[in-house]
Amino acid sequence: MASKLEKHYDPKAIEPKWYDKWIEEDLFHGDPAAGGEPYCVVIPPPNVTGILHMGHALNNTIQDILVRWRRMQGRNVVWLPGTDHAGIATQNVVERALKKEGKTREDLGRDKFIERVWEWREEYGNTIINQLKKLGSSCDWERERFTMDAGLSDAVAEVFVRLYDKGLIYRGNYIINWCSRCHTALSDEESEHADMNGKLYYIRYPVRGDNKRDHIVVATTRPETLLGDVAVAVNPNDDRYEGIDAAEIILPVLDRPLKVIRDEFVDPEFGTGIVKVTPAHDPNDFEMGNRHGLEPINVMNGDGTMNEAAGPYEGMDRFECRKKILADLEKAKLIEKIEDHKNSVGHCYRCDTVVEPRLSPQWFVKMKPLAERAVEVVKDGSVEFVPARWTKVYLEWMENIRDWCISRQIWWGHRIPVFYCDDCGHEWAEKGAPAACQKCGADKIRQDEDVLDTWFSSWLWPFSTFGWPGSNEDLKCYYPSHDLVTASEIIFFWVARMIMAGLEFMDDIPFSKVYIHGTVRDDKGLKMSKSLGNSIDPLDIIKEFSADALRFSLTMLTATGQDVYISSEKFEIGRNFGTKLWNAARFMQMHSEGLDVSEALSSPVEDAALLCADDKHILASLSEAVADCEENLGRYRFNDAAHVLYDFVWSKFCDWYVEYSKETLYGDDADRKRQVLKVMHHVFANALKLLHPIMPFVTEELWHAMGYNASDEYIMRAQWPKSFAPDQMTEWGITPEIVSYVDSRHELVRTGRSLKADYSIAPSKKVDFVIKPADSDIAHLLEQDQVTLRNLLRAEELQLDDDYQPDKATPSALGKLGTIYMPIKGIIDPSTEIERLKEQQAQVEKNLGNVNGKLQNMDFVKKAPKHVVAQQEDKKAELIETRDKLQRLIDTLSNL
RNA sequence: GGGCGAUUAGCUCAGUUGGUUAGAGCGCUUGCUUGACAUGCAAGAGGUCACAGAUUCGAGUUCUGUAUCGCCCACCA
Repeated sequence: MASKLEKHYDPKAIEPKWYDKWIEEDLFHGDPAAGGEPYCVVIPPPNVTGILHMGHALNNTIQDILVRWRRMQGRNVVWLPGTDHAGIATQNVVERALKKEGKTREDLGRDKFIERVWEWREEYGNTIINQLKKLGSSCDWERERFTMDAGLSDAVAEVFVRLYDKGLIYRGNYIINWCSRCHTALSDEESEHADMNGKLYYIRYPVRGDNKRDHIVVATTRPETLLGDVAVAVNPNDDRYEGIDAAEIILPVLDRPLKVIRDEFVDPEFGTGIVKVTPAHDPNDFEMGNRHGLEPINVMNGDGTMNEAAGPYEGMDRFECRKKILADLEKAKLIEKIEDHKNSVGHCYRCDTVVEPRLSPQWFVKMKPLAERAVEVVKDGSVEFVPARWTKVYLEWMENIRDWCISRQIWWGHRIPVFYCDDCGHEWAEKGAPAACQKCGADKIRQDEDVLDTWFSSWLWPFSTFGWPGSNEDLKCYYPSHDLVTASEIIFFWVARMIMAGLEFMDDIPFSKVYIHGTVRDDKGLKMSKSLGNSIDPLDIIKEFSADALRFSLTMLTATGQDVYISSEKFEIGRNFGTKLWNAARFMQMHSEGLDVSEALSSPVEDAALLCADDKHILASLSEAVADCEENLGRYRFNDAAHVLYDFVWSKFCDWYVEYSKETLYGDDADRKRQVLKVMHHVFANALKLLHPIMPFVTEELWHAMGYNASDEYIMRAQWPKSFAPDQMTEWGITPEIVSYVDSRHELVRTGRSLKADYSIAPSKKVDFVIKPADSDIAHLLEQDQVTLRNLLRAEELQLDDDYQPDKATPSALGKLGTIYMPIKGIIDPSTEIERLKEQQAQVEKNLGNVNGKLQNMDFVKKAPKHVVAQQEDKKAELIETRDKLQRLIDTLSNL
């Protein structure tokens, strides 16, 4: 034994120790030169500003399970970690810090501000990385990347220039989503829609030159935008407004004349059938404006205040302006009515401010040409989503993809590599820092002020992190990667774009499988978030329980792709399981003095003749658990894998085999003792291996404490178990018959125990049992196992008797192996007993009725497979036997 | 408005290609200081598988519809 286990399992001491050791021994690092089939996972880079939440914990646990499993299978593994510079989020954090000093970023100026952000990153940027380490993530830290690294920035510029030169990046004046707090444009994906209880205001616009009406009514949810109205629109087929086309509409408050246009977009059914047209502040109106040659009027500043075009409202905040304008309209009696109105309003995904549609010059990527191949590779199965239902979501988005707004009016990020010559007006994209105009050679050039969307660097992650655009061994070996593990929220933001970028720049898919796991929610079903205050901090769980407990519980609770509901007591499953493992190990240590465990690792069998039925049974169970675990991992059914292992270790190994082993281990047959210990260690060592991907720390600790490190120094580099070969099983005499016999014997023991419990006899109280075997073969087997049975049943005497005649009040129960009797010699009151038996009998009668019904159904008998019919017949025979026995017992008792 | 998911024990959830008696954890009841473990052991109670139809010899599982809850997408002011 390597070291004696403490009675108390203390994960806090164990977990950091092994993590450091693994790092020290360089066990997480992958090297192309090492050979072997590559297996690569790239981490979804968390924001540098991030702190670990349950979503990360789940995401990284799953990745670590895959990665540790593949490593043990001998694959050449790299799990590439890193962080995202998170443009807006990080800039916000640093600006908030500045605010405390009473400064703004403008006070510092661009260069100084960026310097400050870098300083911030140096100081706090590693928080989440360190937290990932606490979780046990076996990332290849030597390859850690940051999306603003020199290398990645180079890749970003390279990609921009290539797309620009190809005509796939363009600049244009369009309506984009504008966050007036972050002061920047957002992509469509960054504007999160939320249903709001708003109002629909019906406003009267005076009409001149129309003898049919003196005003019209338009409906709007954003009255302040009327200041930017340039027209009103009516559906071409709406004849209610005949004669209006030539009329002059007067914009209230500003008294500006408005045109009347006819446009298909207008839905005559909605509101009054007349729409105000505000091209600078609404995407539909913008389109309509373009169709009808209307000049947009922008009435807002970037910070959400009204500009000089807003006339008397200049300088007001947009919401303040709304109030004021409503009051003014009210005064002028221009409000016809106000209705409650539900609509969905975009919010900034970083600060939750209401997004303002705004007309402004921005950079865009043409997505359609990129999307084509990305659709194909998913359709032809080269890239596969797990669960498959996400395929549809992906394709739906891809087939309706819109251009991507990539420019941001912030400072923290990759500056757009476009240059303008003030002399000749030339515009070009170029990597690096040119000193003069590419065309005319003048040195009066300037770079575009904007930076790129954060996701413009993320979409290159699977190859930029391996040194692209350069070519090297790493890139050759580890691209494409294999599994991408992420949440559904970023399929559009990230997954889809990575597929497009991979195909465009590497001419190959970035990964072959996309595993989409669920969202972590609290026990009320709300998404866990800091702002809601409902989050359970994974680090608190690690402190209270352990990282292993956290990982195991999360794995156990996460059915494929389903959302996970968490409350802190759920982590007790993992904690208790860890303790169970620990104590099983301690038990084995107590009995393994002087044993060479490394022998047990290579083979569980010393002498096949020494193997008893239970030894064979547990070996067969191990073999089955190995196969099941492997299959479930391969199908991304992590909860099933965890479940298989939990059941194997707890029920099969601890509850049955360890209990069974006591008769040998506390006995004095040295040969048997050695054999049983060999089986135990073999089974336990393999169970530890199977559990290692899920619970890396405690398995490594026990691996060493048990001395298994004599064969493989670290469990994390040990060879993944294989099921026993059929020949091997035959050689050891492990047959389906033996396995099923032991299963039935467990049933018999349970039955015997429940007899005791039924009569409120303490489990530890020794009573006599008599077993009447079903046939002579079974009698023979039971005879060999008499001692075992006596121990497991805690029986005083255990008699096997072919034609036992139960005395008056002997309770009995039927099992596959025969009938078990517990002579109780008058302890029981016959009348209560009769009543109980009659209830049982009624149940049996009912079941018998069901079975008979089935068997009398000729359709069933003819069409169902033979084995199914046979099962029903067996069942019937069994029931009849039970019924008769119950009757006999009742008769005996009645005769008392 | 479109799409997706969920509905199974008191609670939280599994349940694969239809096939013996629908499972687990927690909670509950009863009994246990049984020489690894009370973070434990043993035995138990508890289910009209949301509802209505259809297919089938047979449906928790397949199909259609309904209801409720949740999520995602969407430019009706």
